[in-house]
Amino acid sequence: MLEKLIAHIEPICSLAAAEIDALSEKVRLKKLRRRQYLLQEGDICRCYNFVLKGCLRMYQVDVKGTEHILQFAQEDGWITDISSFHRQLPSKLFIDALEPSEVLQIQQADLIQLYIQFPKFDRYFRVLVENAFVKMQERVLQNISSSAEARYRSFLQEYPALANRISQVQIAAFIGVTPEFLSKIRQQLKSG
Amino acid sequence: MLEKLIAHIEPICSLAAAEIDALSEKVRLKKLRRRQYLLQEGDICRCYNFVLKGCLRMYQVDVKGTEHILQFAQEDGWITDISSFHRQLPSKLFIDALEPSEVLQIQQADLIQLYIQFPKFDRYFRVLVENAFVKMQERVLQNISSSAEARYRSFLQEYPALANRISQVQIAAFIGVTPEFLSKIRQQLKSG
DNA sequence: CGCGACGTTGATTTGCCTCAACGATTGTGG
DNA sequence: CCACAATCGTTGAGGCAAATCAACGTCGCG
Repeated sequence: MLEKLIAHIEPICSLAAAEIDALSEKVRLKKLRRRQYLLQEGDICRCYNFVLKGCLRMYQVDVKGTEHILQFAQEDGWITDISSFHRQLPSKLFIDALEPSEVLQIQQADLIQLYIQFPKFDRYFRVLVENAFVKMQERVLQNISSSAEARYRSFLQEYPALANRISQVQIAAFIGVTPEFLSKIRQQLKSG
Repeated sequence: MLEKLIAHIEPICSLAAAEIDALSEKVRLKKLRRRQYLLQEGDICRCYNFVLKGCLRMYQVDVKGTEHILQFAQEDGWITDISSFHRQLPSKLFIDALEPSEVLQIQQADLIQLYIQFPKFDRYFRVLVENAFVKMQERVLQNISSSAEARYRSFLQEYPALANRISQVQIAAFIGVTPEFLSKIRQQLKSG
């Protein structure tokens, strides 16, 4: 199970045996059933989570009870509330599983130790966050410049596999429209 | 002029003399007049830029010619198209100065060398990007869940100094509304 | 089997955009 | 230093995109 993680790190920066050993000691498997929480609002986010199997989402719930999805994570993806994790403060977000899932967890204190012992992990997570940051920037641009239809289409293009895997309610909560309106968009796209 | 940069790095991870020396060798001052470009669409972004003085913005121009602002940078802020910088591919963004400004630049090749020689710079930029990432996440949430008025108010709260420094056109292009509508929002807030 | 999520459709409302016009401010070249 | 242009901020009329609310058939799950 560790192999998947190693295989994911390797192309970004290759690891020495000692680094792999250290990592394998810190990592722990967690299985989740559908709808199980990994984090709830008010909790302190204590782990980085690497998805081995399944699909998860991170979202906020507004005063009206509507969910707004910040991120999905599938196989080989990371999911964590970085803000809560680093400052060890209560989170405003939820993370839960959309399918039965398995994740590898690293505790906060363990990750800091890894950073100190092996700077290569600084490197790895720097690159990781940089890539995630770029995607988040693109999403901001989309949101402030494009129509709902354009956002939906670029979601399909960017995450075709994901789109077949999750419900339209989830997609709507990600691109920032109501499910009803997303339905109307889809209908338009068919006829157009 | 290097002192400002050092002073900014120090609280995140303190530098040894050798690291400061290495950094000071790589860094170069650039002065910009108002409206001068640091990056134009199609250019490859070759530098990380640290703002010593002034105010800059990074933005995209859509097919209609409308500008959509991804980021402002003031004193002690970094501004760069990370995507173009890291892959050394043409950028889709512009960076220019809203005021006469001064920035410290680090070339791509130099930064990579710094990373290799001194892993502490991996650490520093990891933390930097993590913080920027969290802010970008918050902005995505705002965009998919809040009204224009709410976004404007939280802009004022988050960047009060900036709000007095730049025109409303710029603020509108940042929060994702037309300048006309922003004007109407302001009017509402006064009377309300 | 029955309940709750899902996806769809329609009627109505509303938030925001578009376009156009105007005075006030800024800045720029002669 | 002045005159003119350009940008800025505002206001109003009208239009469109997307939200809201309600109703309905379908499906998977307990």
